[in-house]
Amino acid sequence: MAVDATTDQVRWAPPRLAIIVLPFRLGASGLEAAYLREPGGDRLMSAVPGPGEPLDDAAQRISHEKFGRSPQYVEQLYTFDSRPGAAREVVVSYLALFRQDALEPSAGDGMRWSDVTSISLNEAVHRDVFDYGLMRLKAKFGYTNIAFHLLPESFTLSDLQLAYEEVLGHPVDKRNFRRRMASSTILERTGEMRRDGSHRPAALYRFATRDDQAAYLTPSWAAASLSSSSQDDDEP
Amino acid sequence: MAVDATTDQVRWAPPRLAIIVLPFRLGASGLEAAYLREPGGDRLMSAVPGPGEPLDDAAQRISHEKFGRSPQYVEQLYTFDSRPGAAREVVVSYLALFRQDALEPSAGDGMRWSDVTSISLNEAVHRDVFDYGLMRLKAKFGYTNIAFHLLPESFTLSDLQLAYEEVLGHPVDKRNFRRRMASSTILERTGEMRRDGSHRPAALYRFATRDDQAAYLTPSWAAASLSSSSQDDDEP
DNA sequence: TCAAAAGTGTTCCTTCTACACCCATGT
DNA sequence: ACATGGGTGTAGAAGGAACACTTTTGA
Repeated sequence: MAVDATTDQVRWAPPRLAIIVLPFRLGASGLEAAYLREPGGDRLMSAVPGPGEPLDDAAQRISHEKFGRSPQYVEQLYTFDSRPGAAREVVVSYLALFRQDALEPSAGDGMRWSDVTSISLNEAVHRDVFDYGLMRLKAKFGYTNIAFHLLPESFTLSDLQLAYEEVLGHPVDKRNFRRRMASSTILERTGEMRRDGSHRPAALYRFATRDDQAAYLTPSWAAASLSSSSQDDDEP
Repeated sequence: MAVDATTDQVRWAPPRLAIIVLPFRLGASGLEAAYLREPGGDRLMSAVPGPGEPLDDAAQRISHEKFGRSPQYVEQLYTFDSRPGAAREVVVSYLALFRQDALEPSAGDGMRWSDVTSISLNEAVHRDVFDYGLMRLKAKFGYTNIAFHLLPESFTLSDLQLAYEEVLGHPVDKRNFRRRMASSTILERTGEMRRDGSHRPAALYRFATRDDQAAYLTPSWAAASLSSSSQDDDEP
């Protein structure tokens, strides 16, 4: 509930305002989130927005500060507040997606990337943000092109399929997946090939549109993943 | 201005915090929203949460105060903040659904219900909330059982179909609609009939579950409605 | 007997799913 | 020549869309 346990206690009767950012990437161990390993327990990254700084900008900024690189995609998740009784604290949470080629955090910050299945956060609000963000990410994989923001500029269809499998948490049929991608208009071939092993080279693709809203994909094949965690809304 | 919550000692000018609630009902003219007619222009209802009062409770409370009745359903929409430059104001917005049998607002409050197509709000944030809320409501009609919260305890299939048509903004095939409802498990017959004209009486139904999360319906037949207004996120 | 809404099936088409083999390459 | 991942088609099932007439009642 207290987002910033380390700083001042009830200083303001007026609300304290903080943002929490939940960063994801596709790393070696699949879908990974970044968190802060601290003496008191694991936490997500949080910040107090500057005066006059829009919340969305603050989410962008703190991501940049921690990782030296802006996320590919930032989206507001939900606004939590403190449990009744405590001094009010309002926490606006954000999802941030990074590409695989995102830099490692500087060690001094204590940020760690870990597989989403092996993160256990200490404070309730942080857990809520994590659970909800993960659910929402999975849901959006089912019906938007949000996957793009986790992949580098160009990639193979196998890369893309793997991204889906890692996020959705279940395997996807190769031929059906490729047909679906082909019949959507969101991919185009770069013309390049990638040779990276003792096997046939793979065609490289890029996304044909920068538009996040556009290009919805079909839902049902992702359904198995929606039965995960907490919260209300949207998502699907 | 780069400030990190974990090390932050700076005292910012405290943010102002408000909630805005966007109430919907199905009235005589179809889908209606309630707003406040004021000298300066039309506004949505808003409030400052009491100290220690959770945001969700505040949304519930203000609805009750204005309408003398709690909404059937309340959902957080999005959190906006003031445009850069101005003193910070954080606005957490909510959607509230009322049944047809919701009371009229007391006249003194200046609240009016109007068809959603004929409301034009004055302030930018209010317009944002309205546009986003309406889009989200439409989207959710496509894939959840949220419609239930706009209807009375028991209703006919024609009532329900009409609700869908009014919210989605397009007609729906009667036989397909009824088949879909029948094959879902969310409705059950009350056993009662309603006779209300010189025609065959209609069977009454109620919703079989109180669970909002459950019972997703099929998506594609609602698709035409998604091309409406503004904002990011979710919802389709 | 007429008007008005309730109720009911079928056909077509599109989309999803399941499934197995050949291809190009590096070692 | 073999191991490795890249790439391809088809048949059956399920679900969505379009469409028109009969039933029950009150006036």
